[in-house]
Amino acid sequence: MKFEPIKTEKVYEKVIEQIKDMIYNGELRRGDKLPSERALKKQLNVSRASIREAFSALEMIGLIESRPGRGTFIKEQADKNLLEPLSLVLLLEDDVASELLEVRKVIETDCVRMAAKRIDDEELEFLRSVLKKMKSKSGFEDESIELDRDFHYSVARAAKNKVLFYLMTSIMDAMDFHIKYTRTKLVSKEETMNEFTIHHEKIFKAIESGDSEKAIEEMNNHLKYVEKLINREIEG
Amino acid sequence: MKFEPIKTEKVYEKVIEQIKDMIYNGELRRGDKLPSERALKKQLNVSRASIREAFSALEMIGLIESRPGRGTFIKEQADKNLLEPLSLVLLLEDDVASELLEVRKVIETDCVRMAAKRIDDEELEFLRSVLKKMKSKSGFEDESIELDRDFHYSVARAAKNKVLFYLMTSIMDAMDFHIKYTRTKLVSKEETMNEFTIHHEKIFKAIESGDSEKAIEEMNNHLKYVEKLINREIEG
DNA sequence: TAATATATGATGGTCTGACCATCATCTCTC
DNA sequence: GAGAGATGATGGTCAGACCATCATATATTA
Repeated sequence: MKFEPIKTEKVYEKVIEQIKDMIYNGELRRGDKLPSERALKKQLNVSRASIREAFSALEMIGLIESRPGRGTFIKEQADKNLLEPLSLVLLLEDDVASELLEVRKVIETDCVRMAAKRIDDEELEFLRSVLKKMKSKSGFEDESIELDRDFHYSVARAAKNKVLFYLMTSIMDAMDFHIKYTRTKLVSKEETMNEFTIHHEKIFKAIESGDSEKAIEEMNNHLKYVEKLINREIEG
Repeated sequence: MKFEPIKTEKVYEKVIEQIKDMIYNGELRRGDKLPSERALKKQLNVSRASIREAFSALEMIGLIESRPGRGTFIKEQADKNLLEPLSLVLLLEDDVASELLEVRKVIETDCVRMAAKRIDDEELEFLRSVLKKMKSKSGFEDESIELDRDFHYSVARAAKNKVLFYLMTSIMDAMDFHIKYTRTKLVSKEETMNEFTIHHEKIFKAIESGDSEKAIEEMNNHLKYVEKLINREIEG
């Protein structure tokens, strides 16, 4: 005998299901306005509370956005921290920092390989400008972190694969969350930043010349260096 | 002049923030019971509706689980479809199927490389049993899909990196969602399944002998084959 | 006494109705 | 015609109610 598990789907889950379907069918697109909560309440014959529970869940994952007085809309652009949920769940895992770094290594290796093949002039120019700023302004914590992030994100973007880009940014975010204190300490050292800048330049040169293998090598060097610093910081 | 954006954080977001902090501080762990909605309502001095909006969001991302009559708990095990949110947001993107496949290729390549180095006897035995079943039972749609999934998931698990495993399963889920009809068609052909089984065996042998390079090669062959099938199916 | 049946209370799930702040729009006034 | 003010729609929040489910305590029964 085989019993089917009885799933008592909650009302707000059914609401989500319907919205999901509408997106899947193309009835809802980026920037579209959803019916108002009160309108949906009538259409779906449920309470406004259930609608709002569905909306808050969808807002959390970055699919929709509610603007008071205006309405609720499908997000125009996916957030950077699209996978903040992932970071949260990772909080429950032990020993996740080292795993994150390992994943970042493999993902970013892929990014840089693809970027070397696919980057266009505009993105090259942007990377160049980031590098320039890095060289001139070493020292200020916040800005240094921003520039470092810019560099790596831009490389990921140049890989021309949105899914990979999402993953990459999410991993970075999750790492930041897990080692935030460590990271700040690291990047605030001028010596470290100088070393970073040298690495970044090497990576950039390899990408610029379309040399995937070289780019991978330089990226691996860089990330090994990062790993070493993090471990030294954590353990010592 | 630089203005700070005024963020009017909603109540339910503040609730989430507090729970997040408690997890970060280790006050909440796997399986722990959260205070009841009515208790939280008093403690945080907000309405039950706001608590429930927060909970539904956290439940959506797989962090908590509400059991009627019992209470609300931090999830014991992270769901497989941890990144269903990702799948949803990807629905808004165009041309995402090919990108997903590309990402799956790079992720799974990494998985198989690491698996070849880290797999233990138990997992080897499980993979063996999956292969055995595949050989004996080719034909039934649902079961074939299950076995295929089992194989790839097990390889990912053997890589001994939970984050990578989450990503891998999520990519697979997202792919399934985007090409579900195609997938069913593919796997239902006996010829395809036989080919798959041969590929899987080669991959398994490479992993078994700890040969990363060989494993990567065989996995790439397999995924190229999959890609070819999908494109043929999609394009006509 | 021990097993069973029942009642109680706590919990999540849902609904209703209300009030507020924000925003777009219409309308009135000058 | 331009600006000011009123109006209505919208999301944000709250309070209170009722239900089904479940664990526990209590009462009943063998």
